[in-house]
Amino acid sequence: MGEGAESFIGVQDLRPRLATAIREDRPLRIKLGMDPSAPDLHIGHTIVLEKLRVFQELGHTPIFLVGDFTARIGDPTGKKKTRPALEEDAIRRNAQTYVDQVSHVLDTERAEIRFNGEWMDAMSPADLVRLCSHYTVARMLERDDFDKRYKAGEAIAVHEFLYPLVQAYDSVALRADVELGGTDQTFNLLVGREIQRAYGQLPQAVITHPLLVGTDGTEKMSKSVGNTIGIRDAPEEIYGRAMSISDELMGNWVAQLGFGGWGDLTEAPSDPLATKKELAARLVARFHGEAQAGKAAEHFRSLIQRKETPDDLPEVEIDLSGAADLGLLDALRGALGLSSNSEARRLVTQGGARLDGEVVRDPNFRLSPGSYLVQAGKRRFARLRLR
RNA sequence: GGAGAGGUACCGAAGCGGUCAAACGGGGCAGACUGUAAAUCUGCUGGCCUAUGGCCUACGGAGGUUCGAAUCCUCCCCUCUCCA
Repeated sequence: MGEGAESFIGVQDLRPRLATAIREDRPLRIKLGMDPSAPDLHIGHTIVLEKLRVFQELGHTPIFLVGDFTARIGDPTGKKKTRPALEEDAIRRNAQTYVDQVSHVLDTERAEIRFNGEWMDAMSPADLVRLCSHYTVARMLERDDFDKRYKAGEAIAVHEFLYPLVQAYDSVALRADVELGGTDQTFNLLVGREIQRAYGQLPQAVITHPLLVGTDGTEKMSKSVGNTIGIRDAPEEIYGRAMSISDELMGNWVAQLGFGGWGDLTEAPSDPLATKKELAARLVARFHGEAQAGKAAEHFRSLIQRKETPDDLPEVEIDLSGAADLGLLDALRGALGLSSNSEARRLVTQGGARLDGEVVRDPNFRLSPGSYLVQAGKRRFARLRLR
């Protein structure tokens, strides 16, 4: 159960629980919470989701908790400043896509999907005050990011202290036996143990997993940094982005995403390219199936390695409406959706624009009616028809 | 309530009367190299144009001083810190 985990706290609490569970013929309740703060799940999220699935396969009850209420607070974890709270309808939209996406990893039919708004929206101010009374400011400041901000004289809004408490209370409301999360959540998960105790429950065991480093190889995978591979990304996209990671990062990904089950990949350091391809293919297969993995690999081989033109080009048709020809810049914009003529001009003058495979460096070049293969850089293609 | 600091391009951050479409870094785009690696190197990075130049928009908002303001003055809005 602790496989691939950074730490496993409270194992000792788990034993009596398992005993009780067996006696009462009751599965353990495994909680995994996520804030719907970004609309897309990425492969970094799937590490804990996979772990949740492991518990599911062992017959326990996975609980996927959507933090619709906590998202409105904004998780201060790791932040240097107060995080803006999200709009309610954005949260609702994100929540829905989460559930859809989670179903790719988890058998959602056999899982509990809950929203913490269920109990938090109903909580009275008096009850909230009671909840707050179970934890102290000094202990709050034990948390590293709070501590740093406090010592640096930076602002900490009062409501930010509520975040760990609400998350902790979720464990009470759900009667969680185990909570999963990233290592960045360690503090919050531990508060959960304290609060459960305060409400007369056995404290949950806590299993944390290291955070996945993003495609840039330095920062943790995060939508706002733009170093993610989304589980809903197209197969070619997943494959391509996986191929672009550094060799150093590759080993790390194999270990974390493969849960130790991809040991065969770590044994071939002599051929990093082949290893990386296999990693990329397995990732695609995980979210889109084997067939798609094969297609993505072939796509990569032909388009990127052999620099061939893809066959499934977007087709754009422009009606000249009587004019004799069309300027190259307008053609690039129309065919590839560049945002301005200046951008198109830059592309052309820097030798990044091609017509039918030939570099065109004259921004004043004009196209007469016909069909053209328009290319910008190495990867953006379109078939343009001028009438 | 009092005192202070600050709001500059996608982000961070310089500039503090003209030479500022605004240094520098990051990001992004393009090129070289390559295993589409990574790292590195080079160029570009507000918009429009009949273009080695011109015009428009832009330094929180609104006015004002000035031949000329991101830079000075007034008022307003917002953020942060300290004191009460």
